[in-house]
Amino acid sequence: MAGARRVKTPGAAGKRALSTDPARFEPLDRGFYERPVLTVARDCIGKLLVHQSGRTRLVARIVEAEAYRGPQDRAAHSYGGRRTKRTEPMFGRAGHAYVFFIYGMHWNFNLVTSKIGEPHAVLIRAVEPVEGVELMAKRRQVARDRREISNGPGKLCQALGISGKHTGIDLCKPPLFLADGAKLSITRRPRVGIDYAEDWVAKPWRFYATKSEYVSKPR
DNA sequence: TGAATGATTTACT
DNA sequence: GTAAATCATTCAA
Repeated sequence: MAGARRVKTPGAAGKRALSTDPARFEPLDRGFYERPVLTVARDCIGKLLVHQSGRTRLVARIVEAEAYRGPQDRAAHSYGGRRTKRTEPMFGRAGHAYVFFIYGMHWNFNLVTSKIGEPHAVLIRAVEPVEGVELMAKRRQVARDRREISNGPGKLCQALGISGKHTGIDLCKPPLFLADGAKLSITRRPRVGIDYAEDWVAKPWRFYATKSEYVSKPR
């Protein structure tokens, strides 16, 4: 697994180290997020999303992401500079999470990018399970070898246990962060599910791993 | 206070 | 292919 650094586990912590694998993943630093949103969206593909809760660790490879560039972007929640309690994290510092609830039943997970005051974010739309598949399958109520476990923005949140309590948290440290991963072949296409956004619909701001079986299917 | 709606998923025809 | 599920957030009044 390229980039997932293996470091020596500190003595005392070694005993209660994460059960499945002693390898540790280092959070990407804030500089990764403090770049233009399209660049971050593209560079997310192949990175690892790590969620530690208690002594359980879930790891998944990001294979699909979309850029949302408010306030100009009609498809973005921050369109027109709309700054509310919900969208507040997007106006803050890069490297934090923006998690929102949609359609009465699903959570969606975003990375805040760019500069403070620029409400730009990257929606993570699909991941491939890397570690902790059993728990993900249990949460999703599907077999562990089915791509339906995480091939959609709402599905991956359910699988990884991401919800509203994570909105606004810092992604540059545990329990939730990105780590380096493999470099994958990337395809660029228009975004999904934003038909109302007029001429912004056609912008090719969706990036995905060309070969991945876990990329979501447009409606 | 109330009504409209959505960066989705699922089940059903 | 179409539609239902289901509710926080938002905006109008």
